Amino acid sequence: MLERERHSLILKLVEERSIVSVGDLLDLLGASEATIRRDINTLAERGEVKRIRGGAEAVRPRHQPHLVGMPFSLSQDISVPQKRAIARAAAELITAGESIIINGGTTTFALVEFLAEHDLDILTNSFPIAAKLLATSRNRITLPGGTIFREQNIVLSPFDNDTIENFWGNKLFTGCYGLNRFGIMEADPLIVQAQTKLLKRTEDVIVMADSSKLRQKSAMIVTGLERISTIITDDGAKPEELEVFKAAGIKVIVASVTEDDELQKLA
Amino acid sequence: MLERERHSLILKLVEERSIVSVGDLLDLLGASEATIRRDINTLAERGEVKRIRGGAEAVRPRHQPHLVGMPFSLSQDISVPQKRAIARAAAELITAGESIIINGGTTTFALVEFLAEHDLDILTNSFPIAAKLLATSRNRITLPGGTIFREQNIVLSPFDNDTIENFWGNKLFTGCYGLNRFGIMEADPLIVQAQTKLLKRTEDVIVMADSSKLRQKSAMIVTGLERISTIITDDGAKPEELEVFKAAGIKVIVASVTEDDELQKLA
DNA sequence: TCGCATCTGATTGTATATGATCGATTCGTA
DNA sequence: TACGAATCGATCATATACAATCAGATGCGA
Repeated sequence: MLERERHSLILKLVEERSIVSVGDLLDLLGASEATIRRDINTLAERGEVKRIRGGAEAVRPRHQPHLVGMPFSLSQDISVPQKRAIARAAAELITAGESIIINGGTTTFALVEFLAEHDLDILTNSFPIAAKLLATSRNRITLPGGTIFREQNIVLSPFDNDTIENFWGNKLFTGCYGLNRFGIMEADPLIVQAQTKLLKRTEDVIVMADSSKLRQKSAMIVTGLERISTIITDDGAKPEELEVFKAAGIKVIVASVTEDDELQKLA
Repeated sequence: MLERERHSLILKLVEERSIVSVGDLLDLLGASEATIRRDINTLAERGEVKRIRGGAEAVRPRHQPHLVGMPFSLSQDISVPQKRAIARAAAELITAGESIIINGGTTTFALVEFLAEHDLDILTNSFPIAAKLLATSRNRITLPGGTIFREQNIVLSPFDNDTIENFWGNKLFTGCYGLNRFGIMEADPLIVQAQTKLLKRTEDVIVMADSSKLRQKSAMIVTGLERISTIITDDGAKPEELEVFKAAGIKVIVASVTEDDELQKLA
């Protein structure tokens, strides 16, 4: 990872969580402690973050720490190979001619790549997903009506008389902010709203969650485990972490990251 | 691989990912490190990318996620200078903070260029218009729900309980297939349907029709002249062709094609 | 086909970034 | 206040990126 990439990643993270520890960054950036310290110090000198013991802090502290999910443009770069592996496994669950729903998010965005050859009816609230599907596939695409929220990149209507009331999907594919014994958790109220709407339009809920999501918590539960039929994660997940889902009768699929996925970063 | 090819590939990659490392490009271009450095430096001198240690960065700020290119090749390059002149005149009718509706079409697509600095509430059924607005402006964008029709590039729902029932526009900007004493004519039933829906959501209908449209006829009348408040055309229109509209109490604006508009073709 | 100009890839020396180590400092806690 | 643990900054060896240079390859026009 380039110095510049680390810097912008740190900046976004700091902006998002208002505070990040060196330890967090260690996992996330895959760089050494020394480098991360240097990065933080550089950014602090430029006045872009505030240096604090153990990490970095936003210059303008946020009132509600940890309540907002990462903006699309940032989380796009995180766990790319895992997301791709999960997306490939998810695509295998789809059969030709089906009608599916794709909730917006970077994990589900990775799914689009594997839908190029399909012949599907797809409903998605994600503008980028719709755009990519439009450009790279021949699937029929339906959008819900509403305003485009730039940060989250989703289309959402504040009203009830939604066009999607007339859509029914065999399967809903969704990512999440966190996934644990309480169910699907999200950090952004807007995303909760969007996801809740989609949940009503299907029975079969498939959650695509890379293993880091299993350790992530937040304040908002979108839905409990009873609503989930399948979970797809990557091989970074510990078996004991998955027990609770299996006990709840959920089908758990562990996708292996292939070499191709690793390389995909470059392509 | 030719230098040109490498350059455009690098630009494309930088555009897509915001940052590319020399190492990435090494694998991808199959050229030597020295060549890649030279390429990056050349592009940096031209200001097309930013040189950073270890690679290249997009000039455009990172926040705007990149949208996949949209197919919209149809009649896009017909009468470009006229359309641009008309679009500029149309943009002058818009005041800040307004809420407007833009019907899909190549003439109205030209309008987007002139909305970059505005602060508007915009409803459009056109996917490309929404995409371009999203990428180039800070306006609030609303989409109607429905399926994306690829050929016409519009979003249209076959149902009545439409999200746009909750939208009201001060002005509707629309193109047309033909425009004459009968009113607005269209050739595609789908477009008629889309346009009809939008007509209900405003009082002030502004038709953008280059002069060739005044001689064009078709089988389907979308609405009569009484519904139209303003017509914008170009100076290719003969005065006598415009009489019938003026007689119907419609404001007619004739936009002059400037040199800049002519040149825009090439850009 | 030849010769010139340009492009390309390898090499070199230098500058910079990185990661590991270690002693110093700070923090939490008793 | 005293202790251990965590964090920090400094230092150094190594790894990586860089510009400059040159020889060979390639393209192009005469």
